Amino acid sequence: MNAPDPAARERVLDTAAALFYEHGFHAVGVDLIVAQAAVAKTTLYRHFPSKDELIVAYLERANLEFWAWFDASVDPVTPARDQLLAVFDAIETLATSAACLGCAFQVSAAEFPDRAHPGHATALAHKEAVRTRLRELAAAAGAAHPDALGDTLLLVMDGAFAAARMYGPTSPAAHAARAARTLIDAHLPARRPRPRQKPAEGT
Amino acid sequence: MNAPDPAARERVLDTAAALFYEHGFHAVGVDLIVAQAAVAKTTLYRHFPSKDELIVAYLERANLEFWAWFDASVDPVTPARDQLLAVFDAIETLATSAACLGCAFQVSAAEFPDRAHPGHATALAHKEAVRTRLRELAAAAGAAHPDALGDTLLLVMDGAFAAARMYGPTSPAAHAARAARTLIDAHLPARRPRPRQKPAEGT
DNA sequence: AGCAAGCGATACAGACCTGTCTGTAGCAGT
DNA sequence: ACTGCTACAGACAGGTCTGTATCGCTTGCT
Repeated sequence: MNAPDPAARERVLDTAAALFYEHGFHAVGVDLIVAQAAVAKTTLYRHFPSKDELIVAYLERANLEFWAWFDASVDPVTPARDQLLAVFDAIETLATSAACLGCAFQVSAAEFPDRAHPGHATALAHKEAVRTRLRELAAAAGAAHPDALGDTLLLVMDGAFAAARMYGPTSPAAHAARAARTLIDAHLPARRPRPRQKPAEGT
Repeated sequence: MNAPDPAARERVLDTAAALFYEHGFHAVGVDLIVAQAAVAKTTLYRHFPSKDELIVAYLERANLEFWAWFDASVDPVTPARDQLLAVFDAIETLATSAACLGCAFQVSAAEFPDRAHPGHATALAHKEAVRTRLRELAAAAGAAHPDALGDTLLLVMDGAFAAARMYGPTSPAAHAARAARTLIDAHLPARRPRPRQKPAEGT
């Protein structure tokens, strides 16, 4: 065996991901990770030079999984408005499921308030990407103020995930989809009568 | 001096509050607190039997301060709808201020995912009280589905605070007030014509 | 005056933390 | 067979964590 074993790396990352998500970053030590992954500590430190880099690797994989989930929840051939509605249906379903313990990136920002910390920076980059995607969908849907609508929807999304971690499966997140629909409708030109009508503005 | 010195207790609590809020709970040790409060460790442990109880004391004081801020942001003689709007104006102002590092109770839930942990339980009790208050205001405003409106507004509020910790002063939280207004208007009977009209429902 | 108690300072116990080091075993290529 | 790399196992270093114990010193009450 002359090359690094990808299975060992995956086992470490899988174990770390589950423990970090369930208990947080500070509460989980590398000793626990190596014990639960049935891996030597040297192996962990060969693949991940430090705990911080393991945290970043976990967040980056969570980011990829998020986008896979996001893309799977929308049908890209449907109108953008329907895609937005589908995303928030999926968010509500996820945030009210027993497996959901909130947003890993919110937890990272909570535990690493310093924005220079790699854990916070990685989380912020993810959130910024989500924000951009929502704004793009809002623009494609014809929102009068797409940036405002995108940001507003991001608030609802983060509120739903915060509620999930705070409350568990039965939480105010059960209203996320309808809240998003209300906000989307308010930002879009009236579908029936006038072809162009600004809702007012949205700072 | 035969009685406990309330000044020492306050100094500990003030210092702990600032450090917990800025750096999180796990990241701040009692040694740092006693050093910064210029207090002996024995004094800290006389007033607070454990770090967990100090955390709870901090959260309970933050809860009181939250309600003082909340009550100061609304004029109780104005209509309930105006009170809701005023609250979310205040939330937006707070969440986009440089001093705001997010919601201490969200941080507590993030760092103590176990809902049996006193830190999480205290945070959840606070959030539940806010939820109830918002629902009451929604009912007083005449919302067709006050619980739905109250929960929806809680999502916006928590989203704004999550954004504040993630982004800092310039964040999507800048849209919290208008988002709240849109949601409130959608849940309230039309102000002009019919005196009673259900918007549709709200799960 | 004397006593009880809070206070500061400091040392300490025992556990845990991250990260390193040592040593052994196994596989691949030469 | 020899070399080079990886993995496992476990001890270890140096620091930090919570919480306790032991000192005097000060202060208010009786």
